[in-house]
Amino acid sequence: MPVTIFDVAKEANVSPSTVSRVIADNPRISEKTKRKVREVMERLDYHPNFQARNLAAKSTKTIGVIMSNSTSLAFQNPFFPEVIRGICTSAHASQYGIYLSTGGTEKEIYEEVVSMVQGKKVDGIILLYSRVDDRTMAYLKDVQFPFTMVGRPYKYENEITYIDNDNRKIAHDVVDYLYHLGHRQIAFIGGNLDFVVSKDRLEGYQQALINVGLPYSDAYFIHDEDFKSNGKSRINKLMMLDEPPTAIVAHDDLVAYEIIRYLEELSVQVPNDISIVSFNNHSLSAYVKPPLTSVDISIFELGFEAANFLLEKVQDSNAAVKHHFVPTTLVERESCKRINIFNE
Amino acid sequence: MPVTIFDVAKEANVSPSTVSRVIADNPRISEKTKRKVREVMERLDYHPNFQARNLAAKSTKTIGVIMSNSTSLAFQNPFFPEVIRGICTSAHASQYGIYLSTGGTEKEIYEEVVSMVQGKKVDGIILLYSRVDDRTMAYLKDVQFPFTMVGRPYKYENEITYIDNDNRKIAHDVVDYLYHLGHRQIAFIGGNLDFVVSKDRLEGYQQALINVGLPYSDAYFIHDEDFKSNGKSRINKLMMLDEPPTAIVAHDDLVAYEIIRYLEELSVQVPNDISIVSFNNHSLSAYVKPPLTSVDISIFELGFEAANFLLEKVQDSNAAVKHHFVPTTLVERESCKRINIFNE
DNA sequence: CTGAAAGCGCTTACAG
DNA sequence: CTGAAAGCGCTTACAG
Repeated sequence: MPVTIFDVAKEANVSPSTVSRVIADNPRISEKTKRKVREVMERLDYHPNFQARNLAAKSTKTIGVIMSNSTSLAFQNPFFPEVIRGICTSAHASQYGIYLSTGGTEKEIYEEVVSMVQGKKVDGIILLYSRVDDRTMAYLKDVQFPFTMVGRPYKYENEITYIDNDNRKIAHDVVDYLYHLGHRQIAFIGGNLDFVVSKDRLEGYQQALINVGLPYSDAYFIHDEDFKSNGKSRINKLMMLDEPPTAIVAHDDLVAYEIIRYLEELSVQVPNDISIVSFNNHSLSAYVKPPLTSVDISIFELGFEAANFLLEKVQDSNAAVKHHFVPTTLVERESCKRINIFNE
Repeated sequence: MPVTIFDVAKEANVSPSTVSRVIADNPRISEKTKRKVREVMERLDYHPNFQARNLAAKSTKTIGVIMSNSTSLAFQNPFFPEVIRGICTSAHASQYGIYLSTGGTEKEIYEEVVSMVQGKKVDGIILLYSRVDDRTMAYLKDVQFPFTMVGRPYKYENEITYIDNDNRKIAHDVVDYLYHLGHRQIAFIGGNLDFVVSKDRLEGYQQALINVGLPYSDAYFIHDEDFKSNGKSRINKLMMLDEPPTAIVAHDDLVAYEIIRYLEELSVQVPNDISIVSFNNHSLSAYVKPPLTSVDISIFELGFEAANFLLEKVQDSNAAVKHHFVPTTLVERESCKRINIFNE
């Protein structure tokens, strides 16, 4: 019973083809006809059927957004809404919609992506993560389906369009920052190393140590899983070291606050006894005590540019491969302190 | 060039109709034929085209999720990923996908919903909010399109299927909780009153006051917009009252922490000088100082049940109207303190 | 500038 | 249990 292009055509005394062209605002249709047809469309409250249009035009005007739900929820919390907002802002401007997929396991994600691609559900895909040896990414690359990643790809970096922060650099910068505050014992609490973001930050940390001539020690590095299952005792152990750290770099603000809580139980005060700096700059981090020094990673931008890049590829299948690092800012608050050291 | 039902049919020596029935796992097809056809589908790597299937079958197997982005970002942060996770979990189980829409203005949301409905983009819609006098909701109700709300509707409560917390009750309970700790001066920092959730919580607060025989005073109520533009001076004013509150109920944990910061600047300590309790129980609230007493609203459940209800309606157009309040729990942490009062 | 016709890739009565 | 045919509601060469 819904009103179709035929109803409009009949009412307007034109052919369905003409109505279709009016919808597409085809320049070959006279303004007069357009006006007439539009008036009828309005009057009959006509809305084009997307399924039919997509089938005929072989495009869906929607982009698929894939999130890994293995990324810890903690990380998703602030990230997800912002990145989606960025994507939507760009997609909206080009009249694209968003098809969202949150697989459970990696396998489920893979299968859903395959069915999105093969089933022609979407015109392009944004991967909201970059993991090591990701078959979903490999698949997309193999079949040459338009896609974009938020996160530096682990492999084929030069063949894949992506957007990211320069995580190696920001980790490096953060260590430099602490170094210039006088810190020489700097620990690192990292993220899940299945994700490139975590690898990059660890690498930046290590490289910075080398650059300033500090030794890297495994005793100063706590692993994501380790921290999750055993956080409290790992922090205890860290602080019991002969040379305990005077500063900690944490992978995420949530992790930083968890650390701070454990430190408190040991009567170690931030920033007086130990400095801490982390990444991602959650909305709460400005308010709670101590206000956290954290790297703002411009999540909105990340999503916005990912969508822009994708749309370029969708509209021009041989658009050049692009990378872009969106700028970050170290937001200094009150979790770090300058310390005096004799050798400076 | 994609492989279609015809290619499969030819290869398997059956008709396209039969292939279609095998895809739908129609019981009238013999197991033998099914096996043969499935083997061919596998071999040719056949995947059904969704657009075509949807067009012919007049169903899309996707549900639309509408979020208001006027809800302050603060509120969305923890809410959004969890509620989506709940929706996806349910949708996935029934092989449904998610089409996400985040309009800018209310008008944009309305228009996108109309085009989703009329354009047959989705089989049903979940409104992730309930606002006062919402034309989007009114439209959905008018055209009798299957939809569900996360949030109690402002009007037509008995005609609309929704899921929510019992916000009046939890606000009431929270006031009771403070009352039993000895508090008699209880202030309320509310949310945006365009949303029913805020109205309900305010109402619960007021009702609880009445029930325990405490007066309601406008001086103890700070309005969302007021707080956003003027938070610090409003809190100052509140504390300068002849009878300043001994306890505050805050609309959200983020708001609570902002309040705590302003209080600190006034050298008012939580919980020693003033108690504070809030709603929504963010993931950070367990970690930061002071750990916040907050009502956990079971966000995952909210999303999960909303999707369940919707799917029922989609599959059975005259399914009964349903409401359900998902249970909440007051998570006691360290932001509230018992005080002694003479009249107890 | 406009129309008749074929086609997008499925589903589903209808018939046997 | 299976097939031939019509149809879902559009778009787009092709023709004029």
